[in-house]
Amino acid sequence: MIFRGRFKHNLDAKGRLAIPARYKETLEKNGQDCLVVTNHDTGDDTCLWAFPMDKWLEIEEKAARLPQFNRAANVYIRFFISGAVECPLKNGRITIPPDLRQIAGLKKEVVLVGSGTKFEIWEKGKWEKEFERSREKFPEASEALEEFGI
Amino acid sequence: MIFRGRFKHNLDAKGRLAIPARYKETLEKNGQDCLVVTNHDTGDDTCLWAFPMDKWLEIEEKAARLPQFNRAANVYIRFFISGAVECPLKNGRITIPPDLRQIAGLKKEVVLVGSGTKFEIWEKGKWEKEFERSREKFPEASEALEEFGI
DNA sequence: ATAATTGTGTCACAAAGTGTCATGGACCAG
DNA sequence: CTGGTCCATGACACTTTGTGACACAATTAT
Repeated sequence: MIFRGRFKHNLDAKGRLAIPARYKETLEKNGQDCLVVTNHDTGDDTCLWAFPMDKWLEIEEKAARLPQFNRAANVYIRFFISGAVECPLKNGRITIPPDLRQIAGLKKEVVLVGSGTKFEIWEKGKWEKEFERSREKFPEASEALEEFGI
Repeated sequence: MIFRGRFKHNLDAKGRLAIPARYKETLEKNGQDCLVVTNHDTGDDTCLWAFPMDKWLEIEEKAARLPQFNRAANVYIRFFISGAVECPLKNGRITIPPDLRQIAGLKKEVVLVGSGTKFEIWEKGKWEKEFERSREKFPEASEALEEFGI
């Protein structure tokens, strides 16, 4: 189950987000009708990550097995895992809760960025900057991935 | 499966691109009826890369095996992998989505450049400049390939 | 209880994407 | 040079999809 491509959409007045037809297709094929959305930080900026429910459950299971008093684990859980909200698809849209909207700075214009089994949700302006940063870092980064056979 | 030669085509009003007959032949021979298009940056300018679906899946599989929170991996994924869009061939054409058109600066006149298992899509003006740059760098670059047996 | 605020379901419109066809130009063979 | 074929491209009709609007339900405050 793969999400591909980038799409520019608008939040409506109530903070609802239309899911691109191509993503919906991917979800339907896999019998998923619920996304899990949480916050993510790239080091430069904050966006949201959206997973189909089944993928998210795998992440949660792994998190549950982390050592109880490991500091890194607790940071990870507090920031990433605890942000997760179920967002059921209704009429092809999901509602992004206010606190996630605020954390990611979402206003109206939003970019959805497919990346494998999940997709990212960016405020348009932030995405443009992040894209530029990625473009610049790309040559170096892709070389650094040699060890993974890329 | 090899794409050869350069072709100058026009996008139509809806952003559709006719695939050269020779490329179509190559695709048909290999039972491919879907291209995957994404953005690429040469360091000097941006163009698009188009892969037959089967080749793209190989790239995607490798990307899927990258660690979820590795920064270089995320740069690679955000810039290169996330741009990828399935473009099924319909009546010998593909539709290039708006955001890719914008990133590569495609207006109407476009050049398709065969390069092995993929081909590049350039805005005509950008291609002409890139071609000049390549011409200039060619003597030196080709010498540097000695280690690869060229 | 009533009002105010927030969230949800439904509909309809505009814009974007897609299928089909016709034309005209390029190319090739005789 | 001529006739025929193939192919890129423009045009048009039709479908899909994102988005705004509105009405209703749920929740909270007054």
